[in-house]
This record gives sequence, structure tokens and C-alpha cells, in this order.
Amino acid sequence: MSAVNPRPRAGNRRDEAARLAVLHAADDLLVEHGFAGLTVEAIARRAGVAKQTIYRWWPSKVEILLDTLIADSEKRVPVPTAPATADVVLGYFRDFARFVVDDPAGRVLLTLVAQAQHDTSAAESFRTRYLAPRRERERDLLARAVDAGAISPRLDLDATLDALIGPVVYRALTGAGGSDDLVTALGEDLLGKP
Amino acid sequence: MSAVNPRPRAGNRRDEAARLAVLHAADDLLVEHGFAGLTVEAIARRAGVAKQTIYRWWPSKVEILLDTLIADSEKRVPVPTAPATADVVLGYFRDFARFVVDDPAGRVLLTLVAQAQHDTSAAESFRTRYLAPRRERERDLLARAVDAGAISPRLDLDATLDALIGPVVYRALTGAGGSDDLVTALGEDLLGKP
Amino acid sequence: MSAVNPRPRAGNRRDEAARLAVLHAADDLLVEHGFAGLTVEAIARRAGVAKQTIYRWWPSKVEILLDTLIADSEKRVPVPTAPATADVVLGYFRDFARFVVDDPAGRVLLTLVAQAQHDTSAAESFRTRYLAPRRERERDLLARAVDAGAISPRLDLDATLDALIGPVVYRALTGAGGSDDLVTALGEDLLGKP
Amino acid sequence: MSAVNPRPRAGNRRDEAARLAVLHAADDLLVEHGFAGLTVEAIARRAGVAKQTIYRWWPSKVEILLDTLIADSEKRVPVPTAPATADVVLGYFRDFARFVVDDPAGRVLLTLVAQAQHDTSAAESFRTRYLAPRRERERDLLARAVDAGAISPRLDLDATLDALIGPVVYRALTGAGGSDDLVTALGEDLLGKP
DNA sequence: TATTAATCGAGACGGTACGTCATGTCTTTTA
DNA sequence: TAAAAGACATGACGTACCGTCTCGATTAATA
Repeated sequence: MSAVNPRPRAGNRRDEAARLAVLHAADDLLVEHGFAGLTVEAIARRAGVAKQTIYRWWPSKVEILLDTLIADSEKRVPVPTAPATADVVLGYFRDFARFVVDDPAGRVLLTLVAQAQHDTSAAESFRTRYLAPRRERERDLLARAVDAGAISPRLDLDATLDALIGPVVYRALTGAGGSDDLVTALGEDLLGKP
Repeated sequence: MSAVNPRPRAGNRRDEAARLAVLHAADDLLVEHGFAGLTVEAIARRAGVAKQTIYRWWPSKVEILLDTLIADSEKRVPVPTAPATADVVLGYFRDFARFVVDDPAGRVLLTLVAQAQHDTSAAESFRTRYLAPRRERERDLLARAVDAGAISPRLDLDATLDALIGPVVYRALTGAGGSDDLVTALGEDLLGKP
Repeated sequence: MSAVNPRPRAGNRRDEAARLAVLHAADDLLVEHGFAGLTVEAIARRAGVAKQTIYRWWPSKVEILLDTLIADSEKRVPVPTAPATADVVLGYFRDFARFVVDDPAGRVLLTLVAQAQHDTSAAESFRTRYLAPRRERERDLLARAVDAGAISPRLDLDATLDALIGPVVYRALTGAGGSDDLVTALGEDLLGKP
Repeated sequence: MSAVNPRPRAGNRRDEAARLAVLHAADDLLVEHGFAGLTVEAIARRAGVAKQTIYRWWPSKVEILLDTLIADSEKRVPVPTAPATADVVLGYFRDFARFVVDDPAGRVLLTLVAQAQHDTSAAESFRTRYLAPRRERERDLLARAVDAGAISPRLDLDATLDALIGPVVYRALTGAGGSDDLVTALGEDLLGKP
């Protein structure tokens, strides 16, 4: 007979509840107390988890944030895989801008960009696990749009992406606000007409 | 002429030698050990200065870096005040890109952008003491160029600046390299022909 | 006759191989790394045994040491049961002194005396399982020797035992060396001539 | 004008209040929770002192206990320097026995004897700082008594001391009680009549 | 010409967090 | 049912910095 509650706690294998508790605690602490308040001890305290459990599964707190960022940005700003019309492309960059500027989860992205400046291995992880794979798919998105004749960028694909994303991120990093119009204007300018 | 002992330590007024020793120690430590190695204790040790002397004159180590950044960027990438031709304008942004990407002093700029994400008061200082005044002069530069008929930007002045500077900074932050061609292309595109 | 697989691991009854592996691992670790290196984790690692197996059979590592001490001191310094002549009695105390001072197994005795100071339940076990039973037999040894007219102690039996054993143990505990002559002199003095 | 109270708190030199707080906290914890409860963290907590302050001045908690033991045993069981009569000598050993058996401060002695078995450097410190100097003075006490014709020991001086102290310490270590009579009897026996 | 006041190097202090280790309990899987 | 394996919450370890403080010496401006 197996009870309704199948005994959630611990065992020989990784404890999923602990994993989620850590991710949520990290997210919450970042929102509530900023990066300075995001210590391993605080995460452990908040998650009701042992420090060792954190160190067992994550090499550093940056990796914790990366886990949440990857999950969240996949959910909220997926790179479109559908047929790449001009609207789809531009819509994606607008969504990305809103994610970075307005969404608390987007705050994690900025935090990791920042931490990457202070910490080489954070930079490495951030690039390998987040930036590079996403850039791959973004480049592919543009390429498909070009093939479909939906856009005709004036610069090469990577430069186009940096030119569209860079200003948005830079504004967010320097505390300047909404980038919606900026994205629209840049999009028109850089993606061209077919 | 001073005594045989060339160490005229202490006195009633601020010790300029101590001030410089702190600035240089901070700069050196940042280059050699990264931001993680830039602790007040390490600066004091390296500069041969008491911790209290640092805390007496700087509210935080971010202000020390700001002091060096302001001095260095004034020296290496001054915003042109001469007649604003298209070449002068474009040249400025190219110089800025090189400063950020290649110059160790430009590294300080990235470090402060980063630290501003982790620390509200760092963000405030960085904006007030560095970003805002410089932006003021950059906006003025563009305005003079427009007046002179040297350029005719397609976006408003602030958006133009973000669109030119953002991609460069974003590339530097994410570890991507040289932005020279990018600046040239963006300049042509965004500053237009008269 | 055993199976093709020479590792008849685990089963229904207590695994004697595991028991011995634990005892030997504990002994070895004590000799090689001292009491500080004698952790349950280290014993388990060394013995190739699961921690739980240790906790299942021994309430604490002190009991493991007690098991080895009891076995070893029974083997190397048995309390004589043969007719109790003066030589037998004195010989026993001399053997005991050598056990405590020279024999690695005697080291365990000192370790347990020490641990008993830090840990009440260790003290309890040590007294109940080791000290008391042995004292019983030592007292009996003396009594038989008195009855036989082989010795005539000047103090009561327990005081005589403490007066003979105490100095030897104290010297061993304080790092002072050989007690052979001391035992001889004390023996002559305290056990008297018939 | 120098006040009666010369500003007690902290500064550039060692803080005497902190030193005493640590010693008392260590003593109290040992009495209340045993050696197991005597952690550096607990001492710091109890003394209202930073852990670093403890590590700055004491290489280990054993040295803290040594400090208290040395002070306490100097106060309660000083080795007599007055003319060494038989009564003075015997009185000293009786006092020592009471110190070890009844006095909470004597408990520290037993704890250190114990810890010396587990920790080489504790053993070294204990011998150098406590045992050796005290033994020196005890030997001197006996020598003076012999010279004065007050006693005539049957063993050499060190053996006599071990034979008198050893049984008392051994009894205390093994939880056996009062040693008053034992000391008297041993004293009569070993110190002899002039 | 003293006195006063500020600065300096030095470093002790109460704290917080670090990353590691051992504790004893628990579960899972295999025999 | 025992055993190996190992995850888990707990809590101490010893170290590094934090920012505040007190000290004694040094020097310039004031009385």
C-alpha cells in the first residue's frame, strides 16, 4: 500500500525538494536584499538546508543563479523556433528588453553580467551555459528570417545581435529605463526592409 | 630640503603621498588580483597606509576606483570640445571603444558598471560622478555636430549615444573582443550623412 | 566452500569480516593518526564499511576501542590465576607497566583513560567493562598471595593496587618513560616480606 | 589630570577585559558542559568576544585552560617555599590531592592530562608550561626537607614524587574518590622517618 | 614659544561569511 | 535482515575582511 503522501524527505538520491528550496531561496534573497545579501549561509538558512548540501551540488552561488536564469528565461523569453517573420524577430527583441528591464528574473541576468566582471570562473560558466547557447539560437533565428526574405540586415549577424541587445542591456545596467522605443527604432534601422 | 630621513610622515594636513599610494595600490590590485583581491585591507597593506586613513577619506573602495577612473578617462578619452566634425565625433567613439576593450584603466569602468549592480550606493555615485557628467558632454558634442551640419542622427541624442556605446560595453562585458569595425558601421548608420 | 564470487557480502546475520575490519581500522588509525584521526568516517573509509554498519553495532567509537583493549590486554597481560607467589605478583605488575609504556595496544588504555575525562558515558563503559572486572581479579590475586603467605601488604588491597598502578599510569600519561625500576622498588616496599 | 578609571575599553594594546572574559567563559563552560561543550565558538559567544580575538592570543583552547590552571593552582596549591618540615611536605601533598579531587579548578588539571593523550602539541605545552616547572619546585621542596633532616625518602626524589602524586591522579581519573588516607599512608611509608 | 588640533601607521576589537569536516539519522538498492 | 552507498541537517573548525576604535608620534596653525 502506498500512501497518498509518498514520504517526500531524503534518501540515497538527490533530494528534489532541497534543490528547489535552494533555487527559490536564492531568487528571493536576490530580490529582497540584493546580491550583497545573497550569501551561501543566508540561502541555506532560508531554504532550511545545510550549507554542505549547497556545496555538494553547486560549485558556487553563481551556478545557482545560472540555474534559475536558464529556467526562467527559457520560460519567459524563449528564442522563437516558429517561422521567422519580421514581426516574430522584432517581437523577440522587444520581449527580451522587457525581460531585462521589468522582470525580476531579468535582474538575475544583469547580476550575472556583473558578477562575471569580478570572477573569471563565473564569466566562463555564464558564457558557456547561458550566453553562447542562446546566441546560437538567436543567430539561427536571424538566419532563417534572412532566408525567408523577411529581413535584410546591414551588418553581419553577430554584430546585428550586439547592436540590438547591447543598448538595452547597457541602459538597464546604468539604471536608465524603458527601451521599447529604442528597440523598435533600432530594429527598423538594423534589420532593414526585405 | 628635508631631513636625512626621507619619511616626513604625518602632520596636520592631508598627506598627498598617502592619497596617491592608495589610488595606485587599488589600481594595481585590480589588475593583478581582480576585484575579489581588492579589499580595503589589501589596499592598506600594499599602500603602506593605515586602514583608518582610507576610511577617513573614502566612504568605500568604489569611490577610490571612481577617483582613478575619472582621472584616467579624462586623460585618455576626453570628450572633444574642439569644433565637432564627423571625424571628431566618430573618432571619439572609436577611442572610447579602445579604452574599454584594451586599456587596463578601461577595465575599471567595467568593474564599476558591475559593482553598481550589486550595490545601490555604488550605482548612485557612479551615475552622479561619472556617467551623468560625461553624458552631458557627449550630448553636447553631438548637438554641436548637428548644428554644424556635420551629422544628422536618425534617433534622438540619448538614444544615439546608447546605441553607439551600449554594444561596445556589452561586448566588453561578455568577453567578446574588438569593436572597432562595429563602431564604424554603427556610426555610419546612426549618425547619417548631412 | 564459497561461491565463485569470493565476496559473500551481506546477508541475514552479522558480518564477522566487517566486525574485524572495523576493529583493525580503528587500531591502525589510532596508531597512525592519533585520536584526532580516529573518526567514524575514517574508520568506515578504511574498513571499507558503511557508517551505518558501525553505528548499528557500536554506540560510539569508544566502544570499538574498548573491544580491542579488552581482547588485547587479555592476550598480553592476563591477570595470573596460577598459584600466587611473590614473583608471580610482582611479575604481573612489571608486565602491566611494560604494556602501558611500550605496547601500542597499551596506548589504547591511555586513550580511554583520557577520553573518560571528556565523556561521561565513555567513563561509565570504561569502568564497567574494563577497569572493574580487572580490578576484581587483581584484588583476588593479591588476596590469594596473602593467604599463601607470599606477601603481606602494608595497605588495604585497593590502596595497594592504586599505589602500584597509579605511578606507572601517571608516568605514561605525562610522557615520562620506563617504570621498571619504579615498580620493583614500590613492590618491595608495599607488598612487604611475609 | 588622570582619572581614577583610566578608560578601560580597547585600543591599540591588548584588552584585559576580553582576556579575562575568555578565561572565565572557558572555565564556566568546562564546569557546565564538560570538555565536549568547550568549543572556541562557545567560548567566544559566552565571553562576548570575537573568535578572532581568541585565535589572536591563544594558539588553541588548551592554552586557555593552561592559563587558568596555572593561575588557579598557583593560588590554591602553591608549592611551599617556607622551611620544609615533615608536616609542610605532607600537607602539600594532601592539599594537592584535595585540589585534584574536590576543586573544580583541579578538574582542569585532569582535563589537560587527558587532552595531552589526544594531541601532541597539547602534551608539549602542558609539560613545558605546567608539569616541568612545578616538578622542579616539588623536587626542591623534598631536597630541602632532606637537607633539614625532616624526611629520608627510600626512593630517589622523582620516583618519590610520582609514587605520591600518581595514585592520587589515577584515582581521580578513574572516578575513584577521596585520597586523603591514601596520601597519609603513602607519605608515612615513602618519606620515612629521619 | 608653547599649545592645540588634525593626520598618520599600527593594530585590537566585535562581527559575518567563507568553504571544509565530522556527527548521527535516514533511504535506497543489492544480496 | 544486513550491508554498502551516500544524501541530509547540524554545527564547529580556523581564516579573511569588515568598519570602528584607541594609541602614541608627528606636524602645522594658533595663542
